Amino acid sequence: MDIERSISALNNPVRRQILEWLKDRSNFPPALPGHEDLEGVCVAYIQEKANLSQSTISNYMGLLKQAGFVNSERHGQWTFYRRDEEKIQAFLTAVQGELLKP
Amino acid sequence: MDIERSISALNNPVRRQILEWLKDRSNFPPALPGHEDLEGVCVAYIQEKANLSQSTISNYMGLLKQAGFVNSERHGQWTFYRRDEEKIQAFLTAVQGELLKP
DNA sequence: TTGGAATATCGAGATATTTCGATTTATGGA
DNA sequence: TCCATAAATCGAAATATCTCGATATTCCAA
Repeated sequence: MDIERSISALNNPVRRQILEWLKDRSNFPPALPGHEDLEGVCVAYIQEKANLSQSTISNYMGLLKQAGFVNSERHGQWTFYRRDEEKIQAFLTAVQGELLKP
Repeated sequence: MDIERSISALNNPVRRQILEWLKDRSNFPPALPGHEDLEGVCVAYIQEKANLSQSTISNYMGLLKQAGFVNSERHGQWTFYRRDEEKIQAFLTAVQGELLKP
């Protein structure tokens, strides 16, 4: 739980927006054929919704992943990203612990 | 509650450290004579502890104040800063609301 | 009213972040 | 095998943040 890295990752409105979108798979187009069972979302879908370049979104997802907020799973040529609810919760607990008076 | 501004203010280890120090008045030298009743801490004390320049700390305290994490009270030539526990709590609630799945 | 002390503001150089397009690295299918 | 597609990485320009010293402001005390 690197709080420094996590706060940096959150310090950007688009990255926070992506985390919100990922709360609900239906914020994105339907799953690709043969990948209906996957909860994750591919980079191209996120890119389309965020309206930023492919390389920027790939970079953003890397930062969110390093921060622990998302996991990735590669299936063939696609990388599917999904939220890591446990790590998100752990981050919130850590920030509370740091910010709140004992 | 400007979450953008608050996260930016937290996106710096020294500013987070200052918020921690301010949890307990005894992290700093005793109150100046005639100001024993004040909970806050003057800029000079914070500067000494953080070991950064006066202007940097003044700037930092301004950012923390804009973010709502601290209040300031001017008494004569001194500005006393102290944590705003309610706003800190409000920020934590807001971040939770934004990060956590409903 | 003048001098000094505490803080705030200004301007600037160094460093970090944002974001892009171009390139590289997988992978799957014809 | 070769091509096309998805994603990652690279290099760079634009912008933002960090941090300082110098200066301005405010206030108290002599």
